[in-house]
Amino acid sequence: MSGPAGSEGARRARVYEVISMIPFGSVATYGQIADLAGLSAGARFVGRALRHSGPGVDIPWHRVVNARGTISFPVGSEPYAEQRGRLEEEGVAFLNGRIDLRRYRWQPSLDELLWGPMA
DNA sequence: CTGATGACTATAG
DNA sequence: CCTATAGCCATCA
Repeated sequence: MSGPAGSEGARRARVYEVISMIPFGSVATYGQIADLAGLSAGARFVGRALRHSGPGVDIPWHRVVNARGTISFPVGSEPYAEQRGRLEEEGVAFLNGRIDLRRYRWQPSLDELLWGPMA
């Protein structure tokens, strides 16, 4: 194999697939996505996959934040403002630039993971 | 090939 | 709250 869990492209596709399942108004962490996608210690890989994605990849990238519940872009940067704006539009609250993960973290059920949102 | 980098994270002090 | 350290691993100079 070219990697611990499939080719680079296959793993990236799995990451996008999981991210597309994050429901409106919820967030997930990089590490959480890596786990759900079956990657080992691949939080960094998730970030790379996201950086590699562009307008062509239609996924809710803004619903992915770091383990501290903050946005991983420099405060004041353009990407930071966009991600934060999108989240606030979905009703996600920021306190001191931080999201309360206990409240907004996506907690998928087994059914949800196996069957997807199922419309 | 080597070393630095980064949309990361956990742990320790 | 902070900084430091160590894992992580594809990518880049």
